[in-house]
Amino acid sequence: MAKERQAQMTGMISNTDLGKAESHTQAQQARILIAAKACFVESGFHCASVANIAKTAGMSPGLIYRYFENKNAIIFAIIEQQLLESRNKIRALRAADDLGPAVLNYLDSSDGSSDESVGTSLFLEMSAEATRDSEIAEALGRYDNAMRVELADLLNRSASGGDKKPTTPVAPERVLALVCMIEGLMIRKAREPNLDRKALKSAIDIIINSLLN
Amino acid sequence: MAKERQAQMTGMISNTDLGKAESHTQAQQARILIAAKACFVESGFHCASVANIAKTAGMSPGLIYRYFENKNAIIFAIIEQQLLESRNKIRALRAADDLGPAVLNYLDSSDGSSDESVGTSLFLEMSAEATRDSEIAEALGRYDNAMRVELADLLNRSASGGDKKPTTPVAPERVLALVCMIEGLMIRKAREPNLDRKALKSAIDIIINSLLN
Amino acid sequence: MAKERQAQMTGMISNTDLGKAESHTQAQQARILIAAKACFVESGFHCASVANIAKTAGMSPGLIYRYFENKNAIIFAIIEQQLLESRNKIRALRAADDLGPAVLNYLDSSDGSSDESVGTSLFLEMSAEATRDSEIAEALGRYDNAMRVELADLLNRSASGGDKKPTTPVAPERVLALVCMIEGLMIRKAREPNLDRKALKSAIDIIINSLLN
Amino acid sequence: MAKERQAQMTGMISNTDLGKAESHTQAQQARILIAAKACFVESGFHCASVANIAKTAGMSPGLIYRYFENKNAIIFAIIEQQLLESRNKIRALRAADDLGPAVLNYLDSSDGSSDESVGTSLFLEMSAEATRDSEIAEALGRYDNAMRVELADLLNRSASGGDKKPTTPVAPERVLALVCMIEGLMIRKAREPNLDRKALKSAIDIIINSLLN
DNA sequence: CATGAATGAGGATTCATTCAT
DNA sequence: GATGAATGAATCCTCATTCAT
Repeated sequence: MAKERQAQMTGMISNTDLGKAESHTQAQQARILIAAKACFVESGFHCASVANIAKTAGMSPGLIYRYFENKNAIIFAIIEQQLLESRNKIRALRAADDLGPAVLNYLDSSDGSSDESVGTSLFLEMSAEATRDSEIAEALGRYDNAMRVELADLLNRSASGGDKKPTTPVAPERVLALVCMIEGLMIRKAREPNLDRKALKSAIDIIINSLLN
Repeated sequence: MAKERQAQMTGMISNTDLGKAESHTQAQQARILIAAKACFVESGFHCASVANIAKTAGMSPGLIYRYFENKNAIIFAIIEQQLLESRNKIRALRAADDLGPAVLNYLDSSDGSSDESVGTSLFLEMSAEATRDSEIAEALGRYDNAMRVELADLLNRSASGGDKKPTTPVAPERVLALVCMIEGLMIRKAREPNLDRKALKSAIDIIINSLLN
Repeated sequence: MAKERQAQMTGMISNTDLGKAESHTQAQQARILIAAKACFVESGFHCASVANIAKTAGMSPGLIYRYFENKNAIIFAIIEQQLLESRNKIRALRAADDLGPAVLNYLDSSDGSSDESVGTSLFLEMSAEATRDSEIAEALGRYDNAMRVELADLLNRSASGGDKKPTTPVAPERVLALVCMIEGLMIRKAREPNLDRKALKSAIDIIINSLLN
Repeated sequence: MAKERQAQMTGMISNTDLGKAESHTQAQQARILIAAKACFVESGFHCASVANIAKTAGMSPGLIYRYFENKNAIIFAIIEQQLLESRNKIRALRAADDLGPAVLNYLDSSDGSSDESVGTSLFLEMSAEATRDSEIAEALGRYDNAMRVELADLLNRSASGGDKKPTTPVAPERVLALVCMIEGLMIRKAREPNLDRKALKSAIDIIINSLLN
C-alpha cells in the first residue's frame, strides 16, 4: 500500500508499530503518543511542533485535537506514560537475584524503541519541565515517593540475602543514595553514550555493595 | 538616576551588580548573560524570549544582537559559563580535608544568585539540550573528561589520607561512581527541593566511604 | 431510551419538540433549524459552529450536510424562517382592535422558545448580515416592502376607526415612522432587557396616537 | 513614494488620512482603528481577520499586537470610539434650533469616512455583540443612560421653545420614544440605503411633533 | 440514512531578528 | 552605541466540509 510505504520512508509510524489497542480512540492516542515521544526526544517538549507530531504520526494536525485537548495534554500523557514504564521496570527488578546486574539491566532496558537513549532524554526533559510546572512537579513527586518505597523494599530483601523477613528495615539514606546513583547513571548514559560498559558495571557494583552491608 | 531606580524596582539588573569588566563590551555581555541566566532558569532555554532577556538586562532587544550573534550564542555562552563555574567549584574541593562535607557544600554553593537552585536548573537544561545539539554535547563531553581527571585526583589524595604521592592511581570506576552520585544528587535537589539535609548528608557519606577504601 | 434522556439533560432537541412535519426530510430540516436558531442566538451566525449545531440537534455533523448544502444555507433558511414568522405576527395585528397593545404584544411574542429575546437577537444578526450579503439584503428588502403594505393597511383601518373603507389612504411617511418605532423598540429590548414596561407602553401610545390623527 | 502609491491602489490607509496624533503610539493605534473599522464594516467583527486589518493598515500582522493586546481589544476600542462619536453628535444637536432637521442631520453625519453607512453598520455589529458579551453590554448600557439624559435635556429645551427654564421636566417615555425612533431610523438607513429622503424627513417630523406638545 | 473520523485551510498570536533613526 | 518599531515566519488551534463505513 502506497501510504504504508511512504510512512516508512519518511519515518512516519505505521499501524504495525502500534500493538493492540482496544478501541480506535486508544489506538489513535497511542499512535500520537509514539509520534510525540519521537518528536520530543528529537526536539524537546517546546520545540517539537504539533504539526511535526502530526506528520510523524501520519495524520493531519487537526486530528491531534480530537484525541488530546492541546499540546500540553500530550506532554502530560507522555510524562505519565514514562513514569508508568519506569515504575514497571523498577518493579521488575524485584525478581532479580542480584541487584547489580539488575540495575545495569534497568539502564539498558528501552521501551521498544530502537534508540535506547529515549528514556534518558525524556527523563531530562521531564525533570527540567518539573522545575517550572508545578503540576508536572507533583506527578514526579508522587512517582519519586512510590519509587523510594519500591527501592527500600528491594534493598531490604537484597540485604537479607533473599530472606523474606529482614531483621531491620533499610535506612532512608541508603534508598536516597540508590536513587541518586541510578539517576546519575542515566545522566551519564545520556551524556556519554559510548561509556565503557565494564566501568559502568564496576561502578554500580561498588555502590550497591556499600549499600548492602 | 531614575533609570537605575526603576531597574531595581522591576528586578532588572543594574550596573552595580556586574562587577568589574575590563571593556564596555565585556560589561555588556556580562549584563546580558546575567539576565539570560535568570530567564533561562525561569522559563528554560527555549521559552525564554530575547525580549524578556533584554528587559531583564535593562536594555533594548536590538542591543542584544550587538553583543551576541543570536539567541543560540547566548545559550552557548551560558553553558560555557556554567561549565567554567562548575569546574572552579570542583577544583575548590581540593582544598577540603574531608570529601563528604565538601560535596555537600558543592551542591549548596550557588553562583552568587540568591536562588540556590540556579545551578541545578541550568544543569538539567544543558543536559537536555546536549542530547539534541552536538556542539553542546561536545562541550559537555570536554567538561566531563576534565572533571574526571579532577575527581580522580581528588579521590586519590583523599584515599591516601592527604599524602602528596598515592601509591596506586584510583580506579576509573570509582570516579564514575562519584560523578554519578554528584549528578544524581543534583537531580534530587531539583526534584525535591525540601529534601531532608541529614539524609542527604548520610547518603553522601555512605557512598564516599565506599569509594575511599 | 438512553439517547433521548441524554438529549434532554444536555439541552439537545428531542423528537417530541418538533411538531408534525410531513416528510422525514422536513422533520430533519426542522430539527436542524431549531438547533441552529438556538446556537445563532447564543453565539451569532459566525461563531456558532456546525459541530455545535449538530450536537444541539442531536445528530452527527455529517448529517447536517444531507439536509443543507452548507452552513450558509442554514443561515439563509433561518433568516427566511424568521421573516416568515415576523410576517405572520404582523398579520396577526390586523385582528387587534387597538394598535398600541397590539404592538406591545408583537414585541413580547416569542416564537415558542422560552427565551423572548430570540427574535430580537436574530433580528440584529440578520440586519448586520444584510449589510454584507446582498442576497440577504434582498430578502430583507422584500420583507420590508411587504411589511409596509401590511402596516399601511393596519394604519388605514385603525385611523378610520375600524371602518372597512377609509376615505384617504395613509401617508407613506406614517408607515415609515411606524416601522422605525417598532424596530427601534426591538433594539431597545435587546440592549435593555429590563426596560420598564410601563414606560414602554406609554412610548408606544404616544407615537401610535400621533400616527392616527 | 512607491509605498504610498501601493497603499492607495490596494485600499490601504495612507498617513495623510490619519490627522494629527500626538505620539507615534497614538498615530499607530489610530491607523489600526481606521483599518479595523473598515474591515469590521466589510466583514463583521468576527469574520474580519487580524491579517486583513494589518494589510488594510499597511503594516505587518505582528505589529498590531504592539498596539493592541489582542483582537478583542481592537473591537472594544472601536466600540468605545463609536460611542464617543455618537455622544458628540448627539451633543451637537443641542445647538440646533429645530429638532427635526437636527435628527435628520444626525443620521446623515458620517465620521469622515466616505461611506455614510459605516456608523449604522457598526451600530448593528455592536448591538448584536452586546447580546453575548456582558462587558460590551455594560458599555452600551452606560452610553444609553448618558444619551437618555442628553435627549431628555434636548426635548426639554425644544418643548419650552428654547427658554432656559422649562416649566415641567420631560416624561421618560418621550425620551424612550425618541431613542427608538432614532435607532429605528438607523436600521432603516442600513436596510434601505435609497430611502426617499422626503419621506424620511416627514416621518421624523411627525414623531418629533408628537413628542413636543 | 447516519455516523464521526479525517482533512487542511485559515485564524490569532508570538518571537527571533533587522534596521532606520 | 543604543533604541524600539517593524517584519514575517512559525506556532497552536478551530472548524467547515468530506467520505469510508
